[in-house]
Amino acid sequence: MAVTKTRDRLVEIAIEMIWKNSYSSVSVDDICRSADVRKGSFYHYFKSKAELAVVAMEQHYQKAQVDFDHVFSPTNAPLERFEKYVELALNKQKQAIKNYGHVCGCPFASIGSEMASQDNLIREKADEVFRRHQRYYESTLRDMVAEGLLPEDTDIIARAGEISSYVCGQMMMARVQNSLEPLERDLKIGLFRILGIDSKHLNAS
Amino acid sequence: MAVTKTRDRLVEIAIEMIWKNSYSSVSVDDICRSADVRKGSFYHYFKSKAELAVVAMEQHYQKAQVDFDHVFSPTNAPLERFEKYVELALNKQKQAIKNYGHVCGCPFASIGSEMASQDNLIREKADEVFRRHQRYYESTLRDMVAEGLLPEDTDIIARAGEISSYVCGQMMMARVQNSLEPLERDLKIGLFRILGIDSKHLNAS
DNA sequence: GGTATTCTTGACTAGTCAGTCAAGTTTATT
DNA sequence: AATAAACTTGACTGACTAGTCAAGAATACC
Repeated sequence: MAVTKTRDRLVEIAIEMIWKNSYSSVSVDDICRSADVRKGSFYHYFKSKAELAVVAMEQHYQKAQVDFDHVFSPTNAPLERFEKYVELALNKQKQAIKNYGHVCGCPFASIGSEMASQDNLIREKADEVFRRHQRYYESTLRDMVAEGLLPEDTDIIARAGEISSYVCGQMMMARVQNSLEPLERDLKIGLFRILGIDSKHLNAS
Repeated sequence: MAVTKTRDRLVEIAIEMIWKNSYSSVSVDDICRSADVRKGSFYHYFKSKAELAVVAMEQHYQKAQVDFDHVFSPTNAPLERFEKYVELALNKQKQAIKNYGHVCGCPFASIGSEMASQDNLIREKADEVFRRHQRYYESTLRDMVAEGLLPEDTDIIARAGEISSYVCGQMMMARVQNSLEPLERDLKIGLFRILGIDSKHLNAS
């Protein structure tokens, strides 16, 4: 299936609308209306609304990876990576507020949690994205061990899972509170505490 | 409005169905059918589906508080409270699997995240429940300071928020993964790491 | 230029949605 | 026993739902 302008527009608008609201509250008609595409065309490109969601999640993460690759570049010191990652996450949330009018949290967590019991393909895609994302943490943690910032016997996988859960939890809390304050106040400090590092020793930025 | 059998049945069945699936995927008709109540009666007790959800969230948390009060009783040593809390959370999830066929996570996070942008009363109720729940953590952390397990200058509120986010994140991940394994493997260890305590020094249970 | 393929269009199902309402039944009050 | 209030019933909106389909338009291939 070739990538076309119509298809691309559907995918892009879909993830925006679903991230802002929710999977269920955004109808195929809504998406088509926003994209100025008729319904028949929608079902020419996607066999179901759920399939569009899965494609949109994949594409959204792939686009975000460009930023993640930059932030988690091995040319940055390990702690610097986490610092820049926190900044990136905060900026994304601020952008979402500007574009969509409220705190949106993590789209994969929101969609994944909402649809977990209703559509297994959506659940699996969310799960897969989290697993892929966790590899950024794992790699950085290994570099921390190499630099002596963490003990040799650190359980990398478990520690990366902790970071995942913590960050994801903060994002969800921010969405439910509809406020970025706790995120701005606590995310960096909390993340560095999980790493066992007193963030007061780091440069403010 | 008096508490009646009909109203109670609606509230109880609603939270079960919504926790298992999602707010949007459970219709008023579904709830009425399960409760063997006609729709007119539903709207005699609740002015909208959203109002039922808010009532159901409050009632669900109040029922859960009985267990929380027991677990977080000051007669338990602070670390013991957190240990028992992890056990309680795990048991609730196991029960949910048995009753509903899959991992359900935290109902307040799931409903709150799903509805955050669509219904402000539901969002606020979820937020409020999290705030109330966090007081268990705060109180326990203060007792830890008193016992010398944490430094005097510990930021209790911030630390309680970290615990909230971490636990909530783990629950959401479990729902998305539809697996209790990571929860069973990591929740206790991760929680104690946030507390700055090596959980290996504690009794297995 | 002709043909096959891809894409678009708009009308169309058939079912579901939250919520309403008037008439009826039960229960509590006096 | 009479009246009022609380509650139940079932039929009813009107809007929306995901998805279908046949016919037509645009494009690519030969």
